[in-house]
Amino acid sequence: MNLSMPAETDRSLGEPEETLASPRDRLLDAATRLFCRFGINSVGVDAIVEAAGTAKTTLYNSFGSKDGLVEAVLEREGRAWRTWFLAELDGPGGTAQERLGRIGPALKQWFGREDFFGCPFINAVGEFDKSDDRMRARAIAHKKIVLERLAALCAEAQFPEPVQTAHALGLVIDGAIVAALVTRDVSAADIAGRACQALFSARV
Amino acid sequence: MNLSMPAETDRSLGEPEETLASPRDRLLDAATRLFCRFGINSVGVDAIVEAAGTAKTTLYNSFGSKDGLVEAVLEREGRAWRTWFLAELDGPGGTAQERLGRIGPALKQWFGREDFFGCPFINAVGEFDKSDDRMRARAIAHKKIVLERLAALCAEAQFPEPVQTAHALGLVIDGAIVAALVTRDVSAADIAGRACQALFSARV
DNA sequence: CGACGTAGAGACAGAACGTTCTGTTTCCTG
DNA sequence: CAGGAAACAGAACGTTCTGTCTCTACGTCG
Repeated sequence: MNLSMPAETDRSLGEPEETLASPRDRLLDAATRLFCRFGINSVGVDAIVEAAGTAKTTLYNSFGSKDGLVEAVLEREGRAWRTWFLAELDGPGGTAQERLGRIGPALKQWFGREDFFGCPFINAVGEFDKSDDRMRARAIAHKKIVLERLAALCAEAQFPEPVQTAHALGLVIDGAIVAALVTRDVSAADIAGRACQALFSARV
Repeated sequence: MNLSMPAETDRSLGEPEETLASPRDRLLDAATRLFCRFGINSVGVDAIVEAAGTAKTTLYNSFGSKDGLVEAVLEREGRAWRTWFLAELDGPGGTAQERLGRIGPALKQWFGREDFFGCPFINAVGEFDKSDDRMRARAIAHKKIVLERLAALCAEAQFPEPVQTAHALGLVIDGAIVAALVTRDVSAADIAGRACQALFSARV
């Protein structure tokens, strides 16, 4: 929910997931919604199966454990967000710098959604053991894909240090996500957009 | 532990807190260490009292509840971090822009610590109900103090839009904290330092 | 029709949770 | 020495947690 931008049949508030989708998908949808809003550790499997309208047996048959469900949720949600975000940059076409200039507007659109609750990967890393590498590895894999696309665009825009600039853009994006999560102020995206422009003109 | 930079009598690894400090302080120290590393919801009161070497009665007499302890930990840790961070900027003196230029080095020093586990406020907001305002309010209060000092420095440096620039710096700082937490790569601080310079020269 | 696989409903076990409780020990002060 | 507050120790409360189990219902396909 949090990240899957495309339409997503805004049923939202009806408690039991529509039984049109498969039980597995209903579990994924319900778990995504609850995890993102309340935090992974604050949501029990009973709440998930109730929201999904499935039996507990189905959850454990489909995902093996709560941790398996968490992994599946992050996997699917990460892919959905990356697809959406990169399409927002590239979709309308234009030069590489024009595409990079759409970072701010894309974030603004995301932050304005009712079901925006920050980046699930950042939140997940924060609420688990920081010395455990698994959650961190998932977050790194997610961000790596985005950073690589940003670096390619920076190179195409002929910035002198495309990788460095891409990392700086990543900092601004993550900072904006955190600021928007904490303050619920959509204008964090505007600040981020201006910061991106500053990075472009400074050609860091 | 996480945030309190000044010396802090590096006992660290001895399990039961030295009995030199008061039971209340031992509880605060132990809770801070455990919360920052494992996440608030992943740490039970039994683990806290065991690490603090106190009785459970003492915890509830001193803080009323686990939530009261959480609040006290964030309060103390936030103040300690702000004191340290702002002293890192202002301590050595120099012009306003020179002070702002110490953001990157200060972050680098922090990120390099063994007990760096990200910003407790960001982590806390991420792992609790995002529709609950209490935790967000605590984080906002913390960041407000830092942002106001940054804005004052930006004004002193005669940047045309000091408040906007301060917010942009805040984004970069938070982004660097998240990146360092996820990747365990101290160089996020270098990227942040360069991004700050870009903001200065672009005079956003 | 009968067999099989999927899924719902919910009881159940064992552990951990936050919290309260009853004691006992320690130590300061009058 | 007596008295009392503070802290320790740990049992016990009810709830919630993850995960397993049994039983029933409903499809499809041979």
